[in-house]
Amino acid sequence: MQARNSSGKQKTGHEAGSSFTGTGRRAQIVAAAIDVIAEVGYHQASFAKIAAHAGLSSTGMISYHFKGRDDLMRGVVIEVMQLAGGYMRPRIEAHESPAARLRASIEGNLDLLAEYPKHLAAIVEILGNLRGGDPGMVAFLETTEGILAFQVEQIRTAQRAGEFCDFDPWVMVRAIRAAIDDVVRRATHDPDLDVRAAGRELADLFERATKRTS
Amino acid sequence: MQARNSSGKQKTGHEAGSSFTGTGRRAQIVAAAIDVIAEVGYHQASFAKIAAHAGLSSTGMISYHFKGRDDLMRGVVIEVMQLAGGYMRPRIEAHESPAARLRASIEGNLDLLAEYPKHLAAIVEILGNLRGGDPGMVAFLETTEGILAFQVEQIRTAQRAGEFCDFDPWVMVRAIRAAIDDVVRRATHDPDLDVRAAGRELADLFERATKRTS
Amino acid sequence: MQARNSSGKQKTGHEAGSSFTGTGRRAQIVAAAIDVIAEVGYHQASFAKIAAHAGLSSTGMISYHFKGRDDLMRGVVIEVMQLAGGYMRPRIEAHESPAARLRASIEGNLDLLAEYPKHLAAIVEILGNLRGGDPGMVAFLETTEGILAFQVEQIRTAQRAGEFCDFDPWVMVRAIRAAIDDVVRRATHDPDLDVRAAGRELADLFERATKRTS
Amino acid sequence: MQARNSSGKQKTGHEAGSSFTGTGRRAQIVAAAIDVIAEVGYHQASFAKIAAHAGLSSTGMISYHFKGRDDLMRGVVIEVMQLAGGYMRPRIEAHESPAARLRASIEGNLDLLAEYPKHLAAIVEILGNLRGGDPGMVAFLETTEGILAFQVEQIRTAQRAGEFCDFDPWVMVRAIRAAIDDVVRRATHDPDLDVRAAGRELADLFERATKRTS
DNA sequence: CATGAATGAGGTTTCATTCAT
DNA sequence: GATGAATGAAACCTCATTCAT
Repeated sequence: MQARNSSGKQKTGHEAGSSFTGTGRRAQIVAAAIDVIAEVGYHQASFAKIAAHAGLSSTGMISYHFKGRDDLMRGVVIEVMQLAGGYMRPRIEAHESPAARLRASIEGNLDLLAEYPKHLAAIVEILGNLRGGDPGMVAFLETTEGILAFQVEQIRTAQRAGEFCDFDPWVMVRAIRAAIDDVVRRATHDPDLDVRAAGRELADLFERATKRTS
Repeated sequence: MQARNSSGKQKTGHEAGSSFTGTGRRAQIVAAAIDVIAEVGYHQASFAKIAAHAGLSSTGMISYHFKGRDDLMRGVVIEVMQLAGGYMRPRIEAHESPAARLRASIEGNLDLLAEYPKHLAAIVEILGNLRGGDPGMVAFLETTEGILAFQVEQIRTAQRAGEFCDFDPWVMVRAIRAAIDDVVRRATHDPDLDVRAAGRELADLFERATKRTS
Repeated sequence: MQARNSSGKQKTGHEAGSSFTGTGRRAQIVAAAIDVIAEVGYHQASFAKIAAHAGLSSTGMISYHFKGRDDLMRGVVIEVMQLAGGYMRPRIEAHESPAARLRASIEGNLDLLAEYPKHLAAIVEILGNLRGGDPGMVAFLETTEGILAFQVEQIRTAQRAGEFCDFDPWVMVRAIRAAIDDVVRRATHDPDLDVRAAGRELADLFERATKRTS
Repeated sequence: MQARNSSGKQKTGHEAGSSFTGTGRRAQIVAAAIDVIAEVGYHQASFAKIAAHAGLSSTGMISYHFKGRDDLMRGVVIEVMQLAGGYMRPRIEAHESPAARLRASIEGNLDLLAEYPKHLAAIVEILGNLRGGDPGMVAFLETTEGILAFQVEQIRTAQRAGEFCDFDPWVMVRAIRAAIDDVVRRATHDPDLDVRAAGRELADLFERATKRTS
C-alpha cells in the first residue's frame, strides 16, 4: 500500500541490514502500528494491539524487530516523514511565488491527509505526545523544528522582497501547522470531514493573513 | 426500608453540597493533578505521581475523593473551565465590535496562559487525549464544541453585518483555537516563551484574516 | 421491624454497655448488614455498602461500634439466631410426637423464611462462608453443631422408642438442614418462590424418610 | 486490510485449537486453582495464591493464560463438569430402574467426592458464590438447572409408571443435591469424614422418601 | 458519640521485554 | 528467523481500619 522502497537503502542501526520499509516484517509491523495509533491513539497503541492487527501471534515478534517502543515509533515517524516529504516537495517546488508555495503547502498537506489519513494521524499522535524523555525521539522534534525554520526563512525572504506583509514568521508557520494538525486530528474521528475543502479554506485564510498591504 | 437519617439529608460529604473546588483535599488533589499533567502529560500522570506531588502517602487517598481517574480528570477540566470562563468573559464583553472581541478573545487566552500556564496545559492535555471511551468526559468535548459554535454564530452575525469578510467561520474558529492551543503546548516545555507577544501576533494575524475587504 | 429487645440484656465485651439490639446505631447497622448481605452476599458486603445502606456517611461509624468485620458478622448472627430461636422454639414445643416436631421444625423454618427472608439469607451466607480462620466465629459453627446435636439426640430417643425407623440421625439432620438452607438461598434470588409450599413438601419428604416401617 | 498470516490460521495459541484442559500451563493453573479454592474458598482464592500454589512467579502469568478471574473460574467449572460427567454417566446408565439410578446417582456423587474431594469442593464453592454479575458464568447455573430438570423429568416418568410415590420432583432433586453438596462442603474441612458411608445413608434416606407406597 | 480523612495492604489487569526452544 | 511462554513492574481501585477533630 504505502510502498516507497524506490529510494536509497538508508540503514538503521538495527542488527540485520534491513531498510526501513524493505523487509516484510518490519514494514508490516510499522503499517500495523500506523493503523493502530491512528485508531486508538499513541498511548493505547500497545504491542499487543499492534501485533494482533498485524496478524502476529505474539508481541515478541515486535520486540525482535524493534529495540523497544521508541524504536518502533521511530520507524513509524520515519516512514511517514519519507512519505510526506516525497509527496509535498514536488508539489511545493512546482510553484515560484511565495504565496503560491504557501498555498501549495497547506493544500498539499490536506490532500495528503485525504490520501493517507492514518499516516498523518499517527505522526501527529506520536509527535504530539513526545516528552523530553527519549533521546532518539527528540531528534524528530528537532527535525520538525528544522522544517519550520526552513519555512520561516522562506517567509522572511519573501517579506524582505515585499511579497508578504509584516508579521512574525515563527508565529505564522506555527499557526499554519497547528491548523493543519487540527484538521488531521479531527479527520481521525470524523471520516465525513471534507479535508480538501478545509485545505482550501485554510489556504484562503492564511493568504489573507500574509498578503502584503496594497 | 429501614433507617435512613432522620434529617433526611444523606450526603456523602464530598459529593453533594460542596463546590467542585471548595473542599480542601479535593482542591489540593486537583491542583496537584494540574501540575503533574502539565509536567508529564495526560497518560503519564498516574495516581502515584499525583499523590506524591500532593504530599499524600498513597493513591488510595485519591480514590477516596474521586470515583476514578475519569472523575479526577473531570474535576480538573471543570476547575480550569471555571477559571477560564471567569477570566475570559468580562474581558470579551468589555468590547463591542466583533473585531475587538476577537482580539480580546485571543489575547485574553494568552494572558490567561501567562498567569496559569499549568492550568491551560492540563486542560489541553486532557481534552486532546480523549477518545470515545468515557461517557462523562465526552460531555466536555461537547461543551468545547458548544463554545466554538457560539463563536461561530457571533462571526456569522458579524459577517452578515459586513464587519468581517467572507470565510467559513468553523474553519476560522478552529484555526484560532488550534493556534492558541499550540502556544499552550509549547509554553509547557519552554518557560521563556513570551506568550503575551505571541498573543498579540496571533491577534494581528487573525485580524488580517477576518478583516472586511475595503 | 425486627425488634425483639424484650429479652434480657446479654452484654458483649464491647466498650460501652449496649445490648445487641438495644442501642439505635448498633441495631441499625446490623439491620443494614442483613439487608446488604442478603442482597450481594457475604464477601461483597463491604463496610462501604453497609454504611451507605444504613444512611451513614462513613464506614468509620461501623468500626466505631464494631471491633471489626467479624464482630459485625457476629452481631448479625446473634441477631438472627435470637430471632429464629424465639420463633422456632414455641412452634416446636407445641407438639409432642417426634414426627410432629420434625414437621414443625421444617415448616417453621420456612414460615420464618417467608417472614424474614433477608435474615435467613444473611445467616446462611455468613455461616456458609466461614473458614477456620476466626476464633470468635468458629464458636457459631459450634453453636450450630450443638443445635444439630440436640436434634440428633431427640431423633435417637425417638428411634429407640420405635417412632422413627433406623437411620443415621446425623446424616438425616444434615440433609434436612441442607434442604432448608437451599430453599433459603434460592428464595434470595427468586422472590416468587413459594417457600411455605416448599416447606410442606420437604416435611412430607422427610416424614416418609423417617417413618417407622409398619 | 493488510497482512494477516499467509496460512490464514491466526490463532493465539491458547485460545483456539486446544482443549480446555489440554495445554500444560492452563491445566496446571486450573489444577492449582482447584486446590486453592477448595482450601480457602472462592473469594479468598486470589491470583496471588493460585500463582504461588502453581509455582508461578507472578500473577501476570495467570492473566496471560486467562482473560480474567471469571475466565479462570470458567475453566475450573468446565474441568470439573467434564470430570464429573465422565464419571457419573456410565455409573448411572449401568442401571435400569429409577430407584437404582437414583441410588447410583447419589452414591456415585459421593464416590466421586472420595476420589476428587478438591474438585467437587471447588465447583460447589464457585457455583455457590455466583451472583447475577457475570454473563458467562450464569450459563453454568443454567447448565446446572438443566441437569436438575433432566432428573426431574426422569422422576416424573417414573412416578407416572408408579415406580415412585407422589411428590414434587423439583423439591426432591433439590433436596438431594443440597444434601450431597453439604457433604462436599463438610468433607473440605473434615478429612476424616466417611463420604462413602454418607452416600449410602443418603441413598437409603431418599429411597425411603421416594419409594412407592405398597 | 460521631465524623470523615487518611492509610496501607491487597486485588486484578496490562504492559514491554526477555528467553528457551 | 520466529515463537509464545514467562516475567516483574506499574497501573487503578477497593477494602478494613485508625485517628484527629
